[in-house]
Amino acid sequence: MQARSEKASRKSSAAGVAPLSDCTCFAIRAAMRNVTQFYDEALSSSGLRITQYSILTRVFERGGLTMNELADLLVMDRTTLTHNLRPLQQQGFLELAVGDEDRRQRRVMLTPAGDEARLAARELWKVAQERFDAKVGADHARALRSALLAVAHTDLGVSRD
Amino acid sequence: MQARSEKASRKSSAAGVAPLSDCTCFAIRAAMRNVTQFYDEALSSSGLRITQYSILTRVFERGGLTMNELADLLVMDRTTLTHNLRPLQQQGFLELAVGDEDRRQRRVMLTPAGDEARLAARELWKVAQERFDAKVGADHARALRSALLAVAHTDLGVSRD
DNA sequence: AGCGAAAAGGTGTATGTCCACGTATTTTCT
DNA sequence: AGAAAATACGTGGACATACACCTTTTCGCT
Repeated sequence: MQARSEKASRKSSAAGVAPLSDCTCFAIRAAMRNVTQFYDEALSSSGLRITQYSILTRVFERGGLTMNELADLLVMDRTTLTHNLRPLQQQGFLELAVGDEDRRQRRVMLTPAGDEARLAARELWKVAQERFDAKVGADHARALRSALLAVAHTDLGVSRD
Repeated sequence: MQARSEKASRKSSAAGVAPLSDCTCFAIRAAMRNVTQFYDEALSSSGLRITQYSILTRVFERGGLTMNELADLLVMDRTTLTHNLRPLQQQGFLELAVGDEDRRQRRVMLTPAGDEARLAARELWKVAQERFDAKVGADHARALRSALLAVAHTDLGVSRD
């Protein structure tokens, strides 16, 4: 029994109906799924997922940051970061140190083993990135990346903590 | 102890180093997190998440599809769809029917209760969408959506099943 | 008819994501 | 100093995502 509270006989893209393809959030999530699968598959032999590679790379670029600072840089919920750090800590890729001046803080440090994993994954990442650029066009990819980073840092009025 | 296998004293955006901000996958995931939080918060009083709203809307637009067909339309892994349907089934918003000709198939049907939930959420979705468009500019939002849908449907060589 | 390949779908596990809530520590105010 | 507020962070639960593996059913071929 298919419910029909709107006239489904006419195309749903008609004025006022708003098909799913109009939803920016659906579009970004669908694209995310496709792109993440591609990058994760490219990185698979390294044992790192793209999220983990992102975290290790950020910590390499800016080591010794607190959880809050790192989460902000990653545009990631603080508690999400806590969960995501667990497997990386268990593998010995990252370590947490209590802050010197403020003992509430946890400073995230990259270990030598973590840096090795990052370097190995970086080679695989490069291949994926180049292949993606070739698929969609390098210029378009750069423009898209720029637009996405802008959206990522746009304050949409989400109450964060 | 901060590992340093590259000269971190010079800017990591220098040639050959590839900072995290160059990663298209990180950019799309970061933007996804920000945008999803915004839409989910807007939909929260409806009891639906944006993923659930997307599924209900797709089933409304194209009812009676099989799992494979629906997963393809949603650019979602088949097994992810299976998991995502569970809470919607338990709430009585969707029903699965064994296929008439092929008993392996499951046809996904929207229930009247599911359509009610969809309609209620749609009003909240509209507000979020309009507010997003106002934030980033309607033209830019439309172009971004279009580009993201194209990326979502680009064959990047991911082996699906 | 019967057998092996292919297709449709579910389950289990691990990670990713975020909210509500709780704990420990620091800061602020009186 | 001491209480209250603010801050930094963790935990538990629910949904989101995808891979490896499994079962059921259908198809293709002899």
